[in-house]
Amino acid sequence: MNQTKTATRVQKSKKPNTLNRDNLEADIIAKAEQAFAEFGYEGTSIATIAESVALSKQNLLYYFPTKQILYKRVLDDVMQAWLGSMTKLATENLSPQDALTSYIKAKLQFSREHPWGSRVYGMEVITGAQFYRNEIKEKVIPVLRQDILIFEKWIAEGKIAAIDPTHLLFTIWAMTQSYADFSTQMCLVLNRKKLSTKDFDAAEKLIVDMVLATISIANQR
Amino acid sequence: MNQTKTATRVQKSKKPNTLNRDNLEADIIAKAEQAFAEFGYEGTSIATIAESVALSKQNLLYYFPTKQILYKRVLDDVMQAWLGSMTKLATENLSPQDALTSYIKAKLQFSREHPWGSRVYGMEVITGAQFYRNEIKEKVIPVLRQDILIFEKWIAEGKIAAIDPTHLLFTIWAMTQSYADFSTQMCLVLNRKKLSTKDFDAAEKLIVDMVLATISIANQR
DNA sequence: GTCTATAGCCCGATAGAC
DNA sequence: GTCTATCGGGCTATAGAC
Repeated sequence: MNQTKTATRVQKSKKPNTLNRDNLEADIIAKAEQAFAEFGYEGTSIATIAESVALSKQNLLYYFPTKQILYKRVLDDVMQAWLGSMTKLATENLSPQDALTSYIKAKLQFSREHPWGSRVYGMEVITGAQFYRNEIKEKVIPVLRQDILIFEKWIAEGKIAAIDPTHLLFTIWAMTQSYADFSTQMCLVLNRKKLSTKDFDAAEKLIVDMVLATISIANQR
Repeated sequence: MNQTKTATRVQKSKKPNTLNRDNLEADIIAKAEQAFAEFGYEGTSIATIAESVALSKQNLLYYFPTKQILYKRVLDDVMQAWLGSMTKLATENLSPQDALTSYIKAKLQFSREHPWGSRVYGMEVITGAQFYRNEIKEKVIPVLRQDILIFEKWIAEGKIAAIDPTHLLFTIWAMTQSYADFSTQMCLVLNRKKLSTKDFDAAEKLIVDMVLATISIANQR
């Protein structure tokens, strides 16, 4: 008890430790992520971000020396979280059906749990990836190409229909991504403020159905 | 001959006429559309747009009194072009298969022919439709709701499988829209500068295949 | 690490002559 | 309709005291 109190006092006098700084940086990044998603890069001022974490803008610039560096960190974190959440299509000995089902689940769950980050990434791509192009080239594209190779392997093995593997991946990406990027429009159609668990469940069921129906050999034209 | 020359001289001295002004405004809107798509609303300065149509920024403000008014006109034109290009799902006595095929074709063609406009609209939605929300509510949402009703009618008549009509529309929108919004990423995967006719043909074939396989009653889970 | 102060720039928009 | 000139404000970033 006393020890705890002392420890607290010591921590207090010793100024913020590493953990506190990490937490603060994580907080800044989270708030920046939301701001960039809502107003775009140029539409967001570092003063606004600083205010949302109760810092002065000069103080924010102590932690992130420039706005671009902060923006890059936001995108880095989004990409890392995305790469971490996506299971490889081919890691285990799953059937194409099971592998694709869990792939779609994971990607859709990411849209649900990281809507701001998904949108920041989406806006970066829409505007031509002028800032983050190299990182996308080096870290995202190879993963997508790998996934396409899996599709081709499955086709060669006769496990799925001979659909266009590249565009199949594009459509899966598009459908799952849109549940973050276009949720505003979806909410207007559905007349609700936020997409619910039920909406995501319905989306998952349909997207899985669509993809499985597409790769089903019986359905080939 | 002489008459033509005279007419030309007269036009020159009489200063720009209505037609010229219309053409100039259309030019401004086209350049603004591209700029907003590439840099976002806040990332685009009216000086940049003015320069691209060889006007001073003060002169541009003579034609469009504020930046917001110009932005709205860009979105108005995009929406009008989109509404004009989309055939109603139920206008003629088409089968669900034929109606959906031409629907997908039209939407995809719009992504191809109006990539900048599609992206401006996409960014507006991603950022929460903070500016254009009312117009989307009044002009886009009713159309989407109508389309969903058609799906429901087809289901009730047993013409298509009992899939979730709302989310089917969302996925069609997502897939077709992404060929404008995410073309940068697609080009990086495909290792080319621009999506080609072949790419759009492959996309169209796959998306049509996916949707037709999905609504096929034989495939129902 | 946090503060005050400010440099230096770009922006949207306006005023008024021609 | 087009020009010059400019206002007023917001922005990123830096300098330097504490």
